[in-house]
Amino acid sequence: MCAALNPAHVPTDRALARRQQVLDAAAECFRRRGFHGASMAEIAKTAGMSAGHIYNLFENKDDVIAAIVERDRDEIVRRIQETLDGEDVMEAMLAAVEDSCHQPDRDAEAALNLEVLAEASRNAKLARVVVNSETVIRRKAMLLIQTALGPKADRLPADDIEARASVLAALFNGLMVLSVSQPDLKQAAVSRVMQRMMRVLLEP
Amino acid sequence: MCAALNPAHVPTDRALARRQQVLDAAAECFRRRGFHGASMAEIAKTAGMSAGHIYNLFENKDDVIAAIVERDRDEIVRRIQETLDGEDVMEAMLAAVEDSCHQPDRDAEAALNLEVLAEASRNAKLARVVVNSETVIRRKAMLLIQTALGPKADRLPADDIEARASVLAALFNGLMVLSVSQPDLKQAAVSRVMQRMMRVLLEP
Amino acid sequence: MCAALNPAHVPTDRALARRQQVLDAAAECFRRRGFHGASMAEIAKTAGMSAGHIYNLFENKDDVIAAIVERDRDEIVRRIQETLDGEDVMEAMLAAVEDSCHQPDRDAEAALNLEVLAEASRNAKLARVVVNSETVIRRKAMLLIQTALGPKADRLPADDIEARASVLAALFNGLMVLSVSQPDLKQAAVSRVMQRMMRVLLEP
Amino acid sequence: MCAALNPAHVPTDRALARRQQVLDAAAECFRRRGFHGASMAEIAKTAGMSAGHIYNLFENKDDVIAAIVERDRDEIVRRIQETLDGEDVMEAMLAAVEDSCHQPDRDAEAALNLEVLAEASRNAKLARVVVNSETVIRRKAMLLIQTALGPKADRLPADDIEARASVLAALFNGLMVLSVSQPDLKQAAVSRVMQRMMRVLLEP
DNA sequence: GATGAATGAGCCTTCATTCAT
DNA sequence: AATGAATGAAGGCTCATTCAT
Repeated sequence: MCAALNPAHVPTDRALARRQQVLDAAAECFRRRGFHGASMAEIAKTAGMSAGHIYNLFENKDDVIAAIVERDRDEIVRRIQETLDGEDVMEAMLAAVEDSCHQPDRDAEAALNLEVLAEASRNAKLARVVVNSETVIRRKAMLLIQTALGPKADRLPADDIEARASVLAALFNGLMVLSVSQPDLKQAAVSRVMQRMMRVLLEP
Repeated sequence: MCAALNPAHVPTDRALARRQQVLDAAAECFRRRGFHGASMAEIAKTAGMSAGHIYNLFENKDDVIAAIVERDRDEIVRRIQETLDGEDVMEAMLAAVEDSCHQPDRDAEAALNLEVLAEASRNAKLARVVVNSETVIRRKAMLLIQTALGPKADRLPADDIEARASVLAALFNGLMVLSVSQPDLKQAAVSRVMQRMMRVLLEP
Repeated sequence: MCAALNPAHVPTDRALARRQQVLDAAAECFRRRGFHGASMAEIAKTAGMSAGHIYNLFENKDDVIAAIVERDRDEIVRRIQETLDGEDVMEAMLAAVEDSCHQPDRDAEAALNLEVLAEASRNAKLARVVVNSETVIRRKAMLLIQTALGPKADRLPADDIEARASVLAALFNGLMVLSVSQPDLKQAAVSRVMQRMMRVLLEP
Repeated sequence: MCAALNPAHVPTDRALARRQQVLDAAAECFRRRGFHGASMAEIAKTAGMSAGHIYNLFENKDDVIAAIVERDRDEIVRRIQETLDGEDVMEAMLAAVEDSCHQPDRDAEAALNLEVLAEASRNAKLARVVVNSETVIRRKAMLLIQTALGPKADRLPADDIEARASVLAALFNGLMVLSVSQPDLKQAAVSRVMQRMMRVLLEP
């Protein structure tokens, strides 16, 4: 409220709330129209503010999508932690696979993620954010894999655990791609095969 | 040679060659700058012709990327056929996985594929082309899987074979995503885990 | 003044003034170069603003010419009303005919009107605007004709009054065409014949 | 056939026939899409020849529309001559008015004529062609008016006859404009009023 | 904090016209 | 005579971004 109490660049609570509004709006617009297809004007309208004001909250359009990536990362990390906190990790992962195959709004998620990845493959700044996010997620996933493996995990080299985490990510990302390339997926059968993969990945 | 045998819309050899020029140029530009980032002017310049002339060869920009997708599909189908024609399918697939993990220009490939998928997730016409292409590829991949499974394949339901093909595609696509999200991939270790997945997929 | 009283799409005074600037500029450019010949860039430059900004004030180029048509309509209706408010309608109409034959900038007017009509004959949206405008004008002209006819007007069928209004419009429009097809018009003689027509039209 | 027998610039019969093909095609295209809306490619296709070849028959696009104007002029002159050759000029003119009000493809004719006039109002070369055509037509129409007036015509000044011809043209052109600005014209009533005008014009 | 007017660069696409064959 | 490949200029329109208020 008072500038003197609020050193430069430290956003106020109000600003943080406004940022969330923008991120919600932007995520929706990017999903619907893609990163390039969604205009700042459209995002602003969806967020209920003027286009100009977004530039008080974010550096530019890239900065907005970067913030979305980071928010998504936090959500994923939170979900992995939940799994870790649960009783049966393997059970939870199989359920996650099942979910991923069936959830009906996979397409919208996929659209946004693909947009981010495509953009990241030629936007260095966004690439950095994506890589960092994935690193954080992978580290968390490694914990999960070790938990699933149980005591035997200790006998495996660290590289092997990390590789399993990478392939775990690849499987989920591959599933995401399928939602575009094969919209009429035989969900039940694919879910079964995917669960098979998951078991192999989480067992020594 | 004879006009009567060459109805209006059958492209001449020259036109076909020019189309290839455009596709080569466009693939390169899309890789470098993305679908929206690459301008028709840039593509034309790369292809060594005027921007206007591209519109004598293709309906519009979408048509260009669609043709790229179809050309890539043919190349993939050709490679699968080669594998089928070879001696040991399993061996070939493990080598393909190994290759996929190491090949240094994975990034460029990935950039283009992600661009296509992202665009397809909100461009109905391109989506149709992508889905059709993937269907053709999947059908071919099912043959490959059946060959790998050998006589036991007959005991498995068709849906299971198709699901394996879907997951096969997911694995390769997931690997492609990794080239963006994890550029410092531990290639050797990942290759090992991926090969493990492949074996499970191709054995009953 | 109060935002609550000024919903999103109600243009501000400033916006209205800017729109007038654009209409003035566009009318001039259309006259000089025709609807297709005049570029938005040229209009923008003439109006003293950027081309992009015109699209904050108008939907597109069609919308600009439609607005011109509506503004012209209002001006014509106003002039008819003035005539109705005057003492001697017949006298005023004869003077209007005289004016139409002599006024030296008839050509510029004609160029714009012909442009509008030509465009309207194959642009459905503009056609609707033109037809509506002409309907409003004709209704007003019918009042004028009834006034000129005096009490005897009541004995005439409504269709006859409307037909006279239509022919009245046809005469003025025909005169406009002459300014293109016969620039060396014998103005005095034509004026005399036209006034004859007018008298026939306005007398029972 | 043999160039030696065919001095420069004198078109062969074949060339004349090809020109007619182009004019037919162009008239149709201009009617449908307007002068600017119709592309040379479209005209060529409609005429059943290549776009390039049109440039062997006509100087450019303007030249094509100019030729259409001249062909139309000849047709109109021919029709006036027919009327002159008939028994009762007045009767014929009243019938012509009736026709003009009812003929259902008035719109297509109007579209083309308006296009020509609009273009002529800012294309000097086409303007010259239009003005010349109208002059020829008017001269012919003056004959017609004198015939209708009978012996009393001799007492009228030449300017008066010409002015009547001008207004005659204005009436028909005005009717043409109505087909755009008032498509739901009350044809019967308008026809009656128009015939009244015609009678006044053709009687002393 | 918040607005929205304003810009200017750039993009896809079209088209009249030319020219080698 | 005839084709159609090829060009290059231009045009309508969009949009991220800035800035005065």
